[in-house]
Amino acid sequence: MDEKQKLEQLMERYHFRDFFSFDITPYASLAIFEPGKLILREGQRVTKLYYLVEGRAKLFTTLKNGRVNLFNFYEVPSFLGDMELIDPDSYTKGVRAHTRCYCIALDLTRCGERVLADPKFLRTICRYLGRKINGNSLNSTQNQGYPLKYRLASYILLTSLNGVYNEPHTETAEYLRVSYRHLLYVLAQFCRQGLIEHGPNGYLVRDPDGLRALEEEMRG
Amino acid sequence: MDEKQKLEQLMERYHFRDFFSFDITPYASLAIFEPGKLILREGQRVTKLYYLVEGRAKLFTTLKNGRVNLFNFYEVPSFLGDMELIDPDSYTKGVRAHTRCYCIALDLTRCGERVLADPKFLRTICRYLGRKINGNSLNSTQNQGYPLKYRLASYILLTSLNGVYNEPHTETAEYLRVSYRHLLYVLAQFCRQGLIEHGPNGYLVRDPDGLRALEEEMRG
DNA sequence: TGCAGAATGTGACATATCTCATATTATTTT
DNA sequence: AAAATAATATGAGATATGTCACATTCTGCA
Repeated sequence: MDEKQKLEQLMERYHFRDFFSFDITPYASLAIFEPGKLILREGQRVTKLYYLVEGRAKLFTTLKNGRVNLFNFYEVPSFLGDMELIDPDSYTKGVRAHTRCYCIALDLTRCGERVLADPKFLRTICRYLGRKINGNSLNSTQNQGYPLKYRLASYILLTSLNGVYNEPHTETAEYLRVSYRHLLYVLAQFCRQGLIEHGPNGYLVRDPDGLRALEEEMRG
Repeated sequence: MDEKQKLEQLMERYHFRDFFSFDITPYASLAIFEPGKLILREGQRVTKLYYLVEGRAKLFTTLKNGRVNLFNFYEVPSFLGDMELIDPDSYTKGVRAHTRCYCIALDLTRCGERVLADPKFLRTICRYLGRKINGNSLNSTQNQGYPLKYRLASYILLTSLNGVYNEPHTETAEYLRVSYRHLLYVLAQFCRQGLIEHGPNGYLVRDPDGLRALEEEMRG
């Protein structure tokens, strides 16, 4: 299947054309990002609006000391660059592909003004942001307050690729709001329980069902 | 000063007319809510959009068992009922005045369709929601991870009226995501330290500067 | 090559927070 | 008024998490 067909398929699947009161087709293209590639560059003006339709991406900023501050994960479907579009003064956070990402891309240099004047599109964004607020508050509500054990199980499942968890501990510790020390304690505990195994290229996920059971205990 | 003048003054202060591409004046009125009064009724269709310009309000839902689930505080300026306007299917959360609240009210039965078709207004709401998302994530980022001591100090300052803190402990404990037991521990500790004093009608704020010092330690 | 700074690991101990048990008042319901 | 229910309180002991001190890689860079 060539790119044109793939784009068509994805626009269909997510009813992307229904977001606009005019034909968006001429402005839309397919963008593919391999794992680890930058989708949005930090602090830089955004010229494309992306709609993430396959894959998972990370939202982050970089601190002065070079440390990465992980904010959140984008799941499908999500707009990337929406904040910058509607609020050009805001600081652009970085977005990096975690798995391979497929995005429907809008060239804002050509249709930026038009979409910003389109009530149908603006209502779509409003609804999207509104639901994100509810989702966020639900999410942080649920995550917060549970012991690390449960949140880490969920995080390992979220971030592991091909059965291997290999995120930098400093980043994970910050994201999950626990001390580096405690993170290692719980990782060691998971190893002892046979949930994961400490290999040379990260931690091997030995018992995904066990991890899922922990995750369930938290969410349900 | 009569209501009309007050409304005029508040519209000026917050540049309320600039949110719209048409003259909103004929649809706007002033709404005043005394402390404890309901501003938005839970689960009920919203017929007015409020813009909170003075006072502080609580966003909540009520669980089946009657317990109140406090979600957040609205500070000025904030839209109330914006979610329901842009996403009519969403469940309406309750909003209750904490202090006396002044709101600019829009009668949606008369101008609902018109504002939803106004790109200028929709961009305003988008920007507002976008900033709220950033603010929320910043807020929950900051609050989370700090020991209760600091968060409670901040919460007491936020909710105390006339130097008296008198929120129900169950509600506070849930909102701050700690056990009831631990909340009482820390309150007792505050009493011992002379920060607050346990009177018959709630806790008297004895040393607001001491509480502020704790709050500062967390935020900055 | 070698050094400086990260990232990784581990131990000992302190603190924050939770769970459970149990009493005592308020408040609501019958 | 009695009974049921929720809110307030307090203690004891368990668990989760943090702080500090330190050793060991790894990695970019002079």
